[in-house]
Amino acid sequence: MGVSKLDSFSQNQNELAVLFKALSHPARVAIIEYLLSVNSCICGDIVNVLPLAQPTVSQHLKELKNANIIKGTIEGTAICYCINEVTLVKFENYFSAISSKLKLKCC
Amino acid sequence: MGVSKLDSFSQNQNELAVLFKALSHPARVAIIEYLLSVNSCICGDIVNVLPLAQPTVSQHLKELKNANIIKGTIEGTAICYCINEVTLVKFENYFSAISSKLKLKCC
DNA sequence: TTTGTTTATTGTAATATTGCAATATAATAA
DNA sequence: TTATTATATTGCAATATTACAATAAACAAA
Repeated sequence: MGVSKLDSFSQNQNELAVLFKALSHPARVAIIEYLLSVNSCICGDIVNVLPLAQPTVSQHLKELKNANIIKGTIEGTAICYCINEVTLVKFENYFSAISSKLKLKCC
Repeated sequence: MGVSKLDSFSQNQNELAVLFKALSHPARVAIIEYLLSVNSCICGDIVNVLPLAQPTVSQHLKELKNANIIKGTIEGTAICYCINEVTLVKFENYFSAISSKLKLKCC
């Protein structure tokens, strides 16, 4: 009991859930917000921006990377982080498709 | 230790995280998909559509309602479920804003 | 009233997430 | 080589989530 029944759902449903889960913590929302606030990729200083210890930030970054929401490329000692536009387009398409469908409905 | 530091983040960041968390399980993605697939609100049969027991579905519906992603109105013995367009517009706006910002960036 | 139907709640077990100290790893600089 | 700097990993405690059996609640029909 209590075991996630992920197999019972379609691949698409699981993939969408994974994407949303990656954004389901305020620290990860804050990371996205920060990456957007600077007009380029950011090398290094993400730890200093968040009110969390370095290992915790590292863990949140890992989750965003695993979900392909951000990309990290090594730049010497630091790592340069960027938002992955490909994945963001997926989110945008998902919600604009929903919006289109909702306009056809009468509730 | 291990205690969520939600107070350390802005209200907006927390609200967004709550919205994403509500969609972070494939069962809840499936519920949205089903509500969209029928061309009106649905009264009752959501439990039969999902591969989960009735209390589990009830719990997932509650989470979607708490996040204002769906609305449920009582219709005699059954409950009539609908997607809350107001909240869906919030998602759409969030990602279209991100998309606009990304177009101005050079990575 | 009693019976059936639909949805919600409670209690509990299994598992996942969050946060961080301690430590490890990797690359550069001295 | 030995620091120094930046990021990752490990281990663990606290908490949250998931799933469902059992039960409750609310209502309609007989």
